[in-house]
Amino acid sequence: MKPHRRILVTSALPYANGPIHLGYLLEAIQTDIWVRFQRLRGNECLYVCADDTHGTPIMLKAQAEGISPEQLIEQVNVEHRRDLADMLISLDNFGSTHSAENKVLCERLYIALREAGHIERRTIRQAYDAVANMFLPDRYVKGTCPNCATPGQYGDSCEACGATYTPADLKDPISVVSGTRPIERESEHYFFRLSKFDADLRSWITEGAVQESVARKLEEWFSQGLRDWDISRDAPYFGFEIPGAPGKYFYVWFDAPIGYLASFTQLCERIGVRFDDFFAAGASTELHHFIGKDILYFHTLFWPAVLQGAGLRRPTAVHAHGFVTINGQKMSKSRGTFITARRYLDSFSPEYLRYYFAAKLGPGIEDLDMNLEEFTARLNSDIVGKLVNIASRCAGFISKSSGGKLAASLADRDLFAAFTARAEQIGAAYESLDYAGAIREIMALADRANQYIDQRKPWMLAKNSENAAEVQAICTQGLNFFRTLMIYLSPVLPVMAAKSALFFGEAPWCWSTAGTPLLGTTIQPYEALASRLDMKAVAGLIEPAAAEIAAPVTAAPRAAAPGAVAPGAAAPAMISIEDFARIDLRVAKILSAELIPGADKLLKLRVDLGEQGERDLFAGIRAAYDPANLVGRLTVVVANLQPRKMRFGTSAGMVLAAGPGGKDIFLLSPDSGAAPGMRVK
RNA sequence: GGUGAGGUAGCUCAGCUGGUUAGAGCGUGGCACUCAUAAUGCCGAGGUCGAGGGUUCGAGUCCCUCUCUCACCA
Repeated sequence: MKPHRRILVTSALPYANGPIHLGYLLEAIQTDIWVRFQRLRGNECLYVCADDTHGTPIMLKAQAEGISPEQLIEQVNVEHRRDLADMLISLDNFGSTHSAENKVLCERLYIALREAGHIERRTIRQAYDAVANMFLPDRYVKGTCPNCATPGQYGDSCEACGATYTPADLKDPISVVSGTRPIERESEHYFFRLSKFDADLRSWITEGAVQESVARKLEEWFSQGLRDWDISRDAPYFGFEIPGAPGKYFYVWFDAPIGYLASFTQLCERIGVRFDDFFAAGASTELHHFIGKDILYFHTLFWPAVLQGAGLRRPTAVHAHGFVTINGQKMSKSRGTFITARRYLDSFSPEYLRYYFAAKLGPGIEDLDMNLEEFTARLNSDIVGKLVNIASRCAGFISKSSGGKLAASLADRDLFAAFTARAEQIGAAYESLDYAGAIREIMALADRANQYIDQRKPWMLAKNSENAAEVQAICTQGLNFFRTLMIYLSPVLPVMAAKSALFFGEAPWCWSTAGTPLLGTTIQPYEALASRLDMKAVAGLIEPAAAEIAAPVTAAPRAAAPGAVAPGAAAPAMISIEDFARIDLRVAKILSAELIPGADKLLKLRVDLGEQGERDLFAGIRAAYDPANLVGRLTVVVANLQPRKMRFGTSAGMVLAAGPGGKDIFLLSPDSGAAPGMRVK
């Protein structure tokens, strides 16, 4: 018997600027299966999470929606809680980083770090938006790459050539908040002296706190030398003000992981657990963080160093996983594959997704592809065809010929023992996050159960009432196989497992229940535990989103939030890359251009869009261009603009041009080599 | 560009410290069965293990080079 473990587990904090989606669910499900497994084994396992609510993106999104950041994060919090609960994520507490508890803890940890000499003040130069009156994070400055001259790059690195730099290096920089050119300004910032923790972190990592492949990845960062970490941001910033530093706020990534502690504090108060049991230096309890591989840096370097520096314990382990792709591609709003938890839950059982993810999830950090056809086939085959089928084909005989009573002894003890003998291996697979391995083992047993029933053919024996005892024995054996398998699967399929326990007339199971067969008791009438998935319905997970794209883009309501930074009047609202992808820009060849009688600003153009064929559109460029000079040239048009009826006909698109109007208007042209129909992106 | 991960049957993946004819599930072809949600069982077809080179008695498994995919870069 293993000693009783006391474990605190977290999932990464979802950012409070959008809904829970399948990518985050992979993490929540991975964590929850592990948590439920630990509880099933009889360990004390507490599971907390919270919304990550601070930072510039939240501040600007709230402004764009005309509400306060507090209102925004409250709305999102309600949705997040509901989505996770409906996904059967067994959180003990779901809090928010914008909580009183978190404020207290941030200050406490910060002061502890300061007292210990881990904080240093430095003056830095940073891009500043003089119109919006705010310092700009690197991602909020765009401009032309100083290395390869690709325009439209973010302030930290170039997506075209991969160069990294600072916003000051950009050519022609603009603030994406106001659209104006940022200036440089000095500001005093607070740095956490991460570089002092190099040796401690290295030993922590070699002690098995992370997966091996992750450790290799971290080696890169160590070999480059750890840089100190800027943990402060200037006002205006949605977050907590730093004690003793008016106008300075904790960077969102400083207060986010502390949100784990804050959420845990709330749980401690509610159920009477001692915070120090889990966080005092040298605590004998376990602390496990589950995260996506994108935030490794924060959780494997900053976070353990901050904890240690503040005199607290370090995590036992940080478990990283890969991302979800849909049908082989990144989730994308424009492809309709950005599937939210809600969209999934509107049509399907949470357990199906839990099973599918579990069946494909290993301990590594590879991405997991969700193929919708495979999802359907896998669920129908494994759950309905194999697993549930065992109960379904045995229960009827027990009810009819034995009055619902199970036989008093097992027909085949050895085969049952073969099932229970796998418990250790399956448990080890769960423990090491090799859920796919666990599922493989379990399904192999399900095959053996079906084989057993097939060989004994109870349906043949049942034709003669003399064989009643034998039929009962076979089906008792079969149902016990099913029971064992459901116990093994209960971390993945908690509701089906609970229903199955009721079907057997038993109290909720624990892991060791599987070791003893259930005999001589009366079972309940069998009711279907799962129903088949329809491929068409599953495909619908994607199509509704695609339909949304076709709808006209409505501008986000914008209102000047009182007391907050008002973006400059000329500032377009921020859009995401997905929003941009909705606009189908195409290279077009102008086939003909003609004057329109009665229209003094318009020209009628016929353009060639390659595979999209030819179409007519009107352009308000008559004052600037002679039709004869336009024929044959290439330009760029918006190809998916809603057709617009005009007095002279219907315009099926829009030509891109810049300038105030009249004679000062300038058509865009692609460089030579572009062909009609090419997508501009 | 740097780094990491990955490239094994149509699909999704197992293959531990190198060792007999490379495995599973799904899909597919055939047969059987009809208790079970067109569920189940049996038999079969399908792979020069990304490419090339090397080490070895022997390599999917180790080393080198190349190539493709994905991710991360504070």
